[in-house]
Amino acid sequence: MKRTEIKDLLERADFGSKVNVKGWVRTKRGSKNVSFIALNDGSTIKNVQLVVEMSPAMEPLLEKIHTGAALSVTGDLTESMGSGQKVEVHATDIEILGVANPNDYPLQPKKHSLEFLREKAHLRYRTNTFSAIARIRHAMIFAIHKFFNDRGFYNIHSPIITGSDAEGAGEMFQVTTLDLNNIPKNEEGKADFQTDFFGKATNLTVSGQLEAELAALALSKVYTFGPTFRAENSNTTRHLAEFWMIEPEVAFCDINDDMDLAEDMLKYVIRYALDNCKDDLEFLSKRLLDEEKNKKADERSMELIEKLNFVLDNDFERITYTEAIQILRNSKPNKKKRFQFVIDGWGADLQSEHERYLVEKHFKKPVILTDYPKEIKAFYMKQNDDGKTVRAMDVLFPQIGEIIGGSQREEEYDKLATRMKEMDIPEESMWWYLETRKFGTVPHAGFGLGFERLILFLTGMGNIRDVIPFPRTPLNCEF
RNA sequence: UCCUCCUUAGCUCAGUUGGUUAGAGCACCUGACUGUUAAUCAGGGUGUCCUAGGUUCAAGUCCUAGAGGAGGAGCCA
Repeated sequence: MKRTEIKDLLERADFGSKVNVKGWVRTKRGSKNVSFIALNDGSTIKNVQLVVEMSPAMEPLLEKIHTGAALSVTGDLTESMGSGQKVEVHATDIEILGVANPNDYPLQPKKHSLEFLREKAHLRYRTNTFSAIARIRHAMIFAIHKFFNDRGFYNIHSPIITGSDAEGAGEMFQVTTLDLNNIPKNEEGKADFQTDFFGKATNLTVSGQLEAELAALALSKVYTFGPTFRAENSNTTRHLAEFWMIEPEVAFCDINDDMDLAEDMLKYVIRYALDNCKDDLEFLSKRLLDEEKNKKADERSMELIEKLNFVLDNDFERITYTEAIQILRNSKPNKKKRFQFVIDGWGADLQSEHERYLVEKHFKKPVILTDYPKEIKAFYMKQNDDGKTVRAMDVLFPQIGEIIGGSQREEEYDKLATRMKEMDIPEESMWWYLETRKFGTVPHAGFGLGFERLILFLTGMGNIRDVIPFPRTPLNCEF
């Protein structure tokens, strides 16, 4: 008999029909005459209730059914007599596809800590929290592609292995087929990459931006959505060594268009989540309330769905770095020296505490900071006429901090080449990038969105390791 | 990489100023119950108190080192 997915089954009202459901047992409970099994198949966060009347045939089966077991159940779709659900399935035939020995199966019908589940990442999909996150994550992947496709963008597969070591976005993972126990050396006594697979030193990409720029300067509107690797020894709730990044790049576009695009995209995908992931968001909202119930009222975060609507209903605040410094310099925590790093002059990079003050205390909504000092930003950013600042734009979100980093790009050959020299970027390995400024250069802009940071915000989770299935962080590459 | 905190039963956690045989809930097993909603009720046994040293008459508790984990900072998305 053809399987009905639980998501569809719960919408049906053709009571009396024979149905088949397959899934994994969440809980089993019961009395002498009747047992109830909550079955989940991942199609929705909701379970279907199986009702099993005790009989000589059923009894030995029920003894083998515990939390975690996989079942195929055929029975009658029935209007539920209980109060927790509208429909249920009265089982007439149960096949145990896979048992789960309760002495060994680590998941119980109770609350587990996120840390415990992180160590059971192969099984944590079977929990409400992680299945909800997985479904929302999928919806966001789809929504991002839809957003760009609907606006005429082309998706670009930027390379994962790169021969350029000048992307300037952090420490890189080396890619090599050399025998690490017997590394061939050149005359200088260093590793001889000429004998390596590509004949040169190669790494995993830290950004698809430079390649996206090449594509944008022909296709006008492109975006990448791929894995990104940073070998930084970062141990925080918002950094991963392997994460996914969305990087749109648009020709004939300045920093203001870039900010509009970033704000439109974020609002579009948040709206998409509210429209398509209601059950999962409601569950995660309750989870968050429960997790924070012991916190003081002023330390609790805004209710999840309210927070998402709040972002939709408000324009992001757009201010320059210089204006931000003014605000921070005059702020209470700065005057009372409550910041760990007191703001006293122009030019210093903003610390997390400053960004959080601007977003969470001063403006109380997402903030886009622009026009940073050129010294603290990357070489490729468009230089302003003041000679001091560049057209960078960072989108800051509450709790998450920087969710997007972007800029208008320097399209003038001379200015770009000069800046590269100043910052010791080797021109010879970047000749292809510079050539785009030699031949038909145009103003263009783009940004990078950290996908997992978006999912953190949408799900209300606190640790980025819980919004990617198999997190890679320093000293952790299990699974 | 730096700072702070944590590690006790399969899971979540309690364990007093160092003092007898280390506890609870859940899970599991047995029994009760005519429909439950993380069912309920009664009973059952479960420990390398992270590891290695040390102090002490006595260490889960104090000290040192190490391992693992978490939070914050930096780097950034």
